[in-house]
Amino acid sequence: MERYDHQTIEKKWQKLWEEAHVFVAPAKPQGKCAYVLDMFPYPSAQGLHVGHPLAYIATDIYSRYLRMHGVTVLHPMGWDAFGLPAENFAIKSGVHPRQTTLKAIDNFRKQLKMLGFSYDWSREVNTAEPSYYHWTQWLFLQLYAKGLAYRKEAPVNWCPSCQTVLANEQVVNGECERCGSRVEQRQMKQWFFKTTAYAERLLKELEGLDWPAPIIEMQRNWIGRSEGASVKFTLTSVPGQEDKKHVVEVFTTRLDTIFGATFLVVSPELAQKWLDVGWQTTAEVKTYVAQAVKGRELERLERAAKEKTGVDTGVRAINPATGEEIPVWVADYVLGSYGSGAIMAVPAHDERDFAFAKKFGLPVQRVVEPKFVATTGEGALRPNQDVVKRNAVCAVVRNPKDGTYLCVSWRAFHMHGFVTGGVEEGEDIVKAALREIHEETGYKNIRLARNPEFALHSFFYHRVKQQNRHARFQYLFFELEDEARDPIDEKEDKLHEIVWKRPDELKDFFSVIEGQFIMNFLANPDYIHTGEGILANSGEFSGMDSTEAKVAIAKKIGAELTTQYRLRDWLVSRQRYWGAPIPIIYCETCGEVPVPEKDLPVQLPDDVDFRPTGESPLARSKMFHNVVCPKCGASARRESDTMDTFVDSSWYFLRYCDPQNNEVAFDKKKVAQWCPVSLYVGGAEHAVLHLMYARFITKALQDMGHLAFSEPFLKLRNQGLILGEDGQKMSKSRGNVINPDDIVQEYGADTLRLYEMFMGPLEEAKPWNTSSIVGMRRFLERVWNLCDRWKVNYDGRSKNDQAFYDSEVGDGRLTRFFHDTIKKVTDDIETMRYNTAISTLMSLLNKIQQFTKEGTTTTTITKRISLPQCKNYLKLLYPFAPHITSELWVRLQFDGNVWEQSWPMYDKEALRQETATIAVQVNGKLRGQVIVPVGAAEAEVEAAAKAAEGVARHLAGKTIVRTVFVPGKLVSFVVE
RNA sequence: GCCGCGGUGGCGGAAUUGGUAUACGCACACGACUCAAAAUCGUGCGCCGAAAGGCAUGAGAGUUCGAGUCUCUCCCGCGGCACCA
Repeated sequence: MERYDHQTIEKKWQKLWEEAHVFVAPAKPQGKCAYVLDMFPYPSAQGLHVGHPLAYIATDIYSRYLRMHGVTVLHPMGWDAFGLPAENFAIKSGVHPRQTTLKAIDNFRKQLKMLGFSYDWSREVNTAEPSYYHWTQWLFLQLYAKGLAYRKEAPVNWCPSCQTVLANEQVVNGECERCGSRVEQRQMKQWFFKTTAYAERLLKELEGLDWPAPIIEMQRNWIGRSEGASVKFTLTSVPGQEDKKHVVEVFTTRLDTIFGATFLVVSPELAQKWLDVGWQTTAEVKTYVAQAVKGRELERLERAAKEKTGVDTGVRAINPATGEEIPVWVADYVLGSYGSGAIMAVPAHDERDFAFAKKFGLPVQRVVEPKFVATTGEGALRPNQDVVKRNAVCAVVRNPKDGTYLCVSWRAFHMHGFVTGGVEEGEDIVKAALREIHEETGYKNIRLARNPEFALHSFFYHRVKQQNRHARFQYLFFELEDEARDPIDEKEDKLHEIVWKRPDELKDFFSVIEGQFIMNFLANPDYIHTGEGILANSGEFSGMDSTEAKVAIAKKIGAELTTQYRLRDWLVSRQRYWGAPIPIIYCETCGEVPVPEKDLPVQLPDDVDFRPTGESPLARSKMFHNVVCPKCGASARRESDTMDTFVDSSWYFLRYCDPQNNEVAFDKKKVAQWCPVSLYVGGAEHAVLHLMYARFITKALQDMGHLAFSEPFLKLRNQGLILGEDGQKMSKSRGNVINPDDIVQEYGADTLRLYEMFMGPLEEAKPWNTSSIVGMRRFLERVWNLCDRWKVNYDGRSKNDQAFYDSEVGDGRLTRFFHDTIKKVTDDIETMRYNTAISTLMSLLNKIQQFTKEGTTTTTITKRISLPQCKNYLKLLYPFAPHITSELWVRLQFDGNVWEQSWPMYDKEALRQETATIAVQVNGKLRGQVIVPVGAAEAEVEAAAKAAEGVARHLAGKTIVRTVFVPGKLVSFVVE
């Protein structure tokens, strides 16, 4: 047989697969079906780099694997063809985006075909074709009819360089996701999709998905559900509005802190609304509001120092919990777009409010005391026992001479802390503290340094009193005046020891769970408790738990328990040319009129000057722009904006199920045959973009009766980035881009496929290393040569001998390795751990070569590897390297084609081993190994272990205290 | 700042449930073949040590007969969110 010529072989099989329609999914699939999908690419003019195919290889392996299990697989590919780069290129070069895009698609398609993917190319879609965007427009009309697409004036993100508005999801750190320009805020009338209507479902239905945890987390955060309460604050005397009664509504998640709400803050946006309806206020307020509303986004980003600004409006409000009058401020740290645009400020329990209060000298009222519950260790609360409540004091005594703190360490058990003691009802806590210090430590000359009027609650098991305690510790800070001490009572002395600790030693010293908290409190005089706890200074609610108090307070003051979401509606208008036109017509008399479905598609005109001016290029096409109203026939104008390209990609997976349908977007039955998608692989960058939009569209279509499911992608995996050889992200400007064409030319598609999968786990980022590729090529050549020798030897046998080898399982020692490999490769493909699947195949090949080397005569090769084993090896390798295995299959004159074979099964019996290697440890250190029969009794194994070389030496003269036996794994002796 | 993920030889990485750390591949060294080179095949390859043995999975502690794996603290890298009340 000649050498492995990848170029000829790969071309040959790719041609055959295409011409014989091997991977075309049937219109009416029978039996088990699967839909394996790649995120379709934007066909950029640069073509593919080696990072692109990573995900495609992964899905291709999976698709080919499934087909060998008799599963009918839909595995399509298409083009997300609308978008800015082509348009921007057009502006520079004058070449129409359609031309550039079609050229790029041809190049992409050629590159993908070169890698031997098993796509059903008959289902290829192109979102920029009228036959596709016809249905994108139909989708828009469906949403419009249900009130899920609407137009409103709102502050929007404007990219000055791309000359278009952007969705929230496309603004990254205040910059345009595409071009990196600083995004401006503008007031514009734009089209939105009502994603917020599905906020709850988008959140809840994440639960059933087999998706990467980080993506689920990102979607959760993006939706940003908060449970809280809506509270109305009545305003007293609003200048210019004296005759009316006004209220400010605020949203809070911490209604339990309302007794500490010492001021209100309204956002500049809300203040502007007040001004718009006639609020009279000072010039200072007006200036602040005007400035804040104007440059908002920009200014906020530049304020890295996080210096809070704001102005007192002079307006006062009534705190509905305390009945007290509190000031109303306007400040830009409050967002106009979240909740009601106003907040109640609780500086004692919110860091932002605290910073603001500190700067402007506003009062701070503490109303929640931290709560600590010991749940582990000896001090853990004993369940099913009564909890006894006590008031207590904690004395923090500092020696100013060396900065150390007075601590006590209990002798009987592990408890370390400051001096503490009980306080009787009505007793002076300072006196109580001094008494405790004197009793427990003998120090007598101590002075009170600070009373922070701070308390915390500790729930623990009191080991001396032997009861559950709920202690409310009030904290007092003392300083030692001198070191004079009285003798300590003998009884006390037996209980605990006195130690002085430096601040840096305290953290490790404290055994009580509030230790860390106390440290923070000591270190930072501005430390505030932002967590929940037990209420204080809150009237009838004092002593109540935060959770309980939220409900009780809401009831008392008539606040409504509500839920807020961070998610905003999806802004879909784009003032650009290269996208699907929005199918709406504006008529003087009829207003906003949807284009009738029969008039779809609204064709994108070709004769447009697409240079951006901030006005949509389509508005400059008179033919396009001037139309008649479909309702009344009067002259009207067409909406000149196009849709965000994410609208195109939000439903493309449905179109693949029925790509040529001219009557409807997709046939519901055909979609039901394949959807939802069984496996979806793509980049994590779409976490809150495409993946959120597609989920929203699917749910909306389901509610309209077009679909029978609500989640589009059941299983999602993200491929990691392939970095350049320098460990940096691959990019043209860095000059570290590797072109797959060169690799395929030199080493072949099969080698590239193997290498990309072998590099490491699919999801992880990993650097490219061209010099490592040769390892994959060598592997394939060894497979090639092995088959070559096998064929020569097999053919050299007599017919009789051949029959014998055909049925023979081969060398007994190899049998088990084959079955091990089948199991491992099968499991690894199922979990997409292709890197270890490949290394297992390599190991088996090493084993085969090792065994065939034992005998030098040519007969041994056929003797060692039987015909079924040889076939199985090719089948296992096929999904990874389809070309070479297809070629070898026919060269070895096996029946049919390798892809028509069923996946090998492993035999559980064959996996069973007769002997096991047992590791022997002495005091946790490996000292030897013994080989014993599988299932050997403990006594037998132990005896063998004791006698093992190296073990005996370590046991000599020692007593075995304990023996740990793990069947089939190890024996561990503990000596002395 | 908060949330998530990660840190293992010279390099990419493996270790499925707490049980023989470094599988597989690259690179490197030596050997065979060769006039020679390439290719191929073979051997070696964490560190210290002559060996016995000791030390090694970012650092430090803890739990355990036994920790890459579990717990805590800290350091570093990557990704996301960032005044969301």
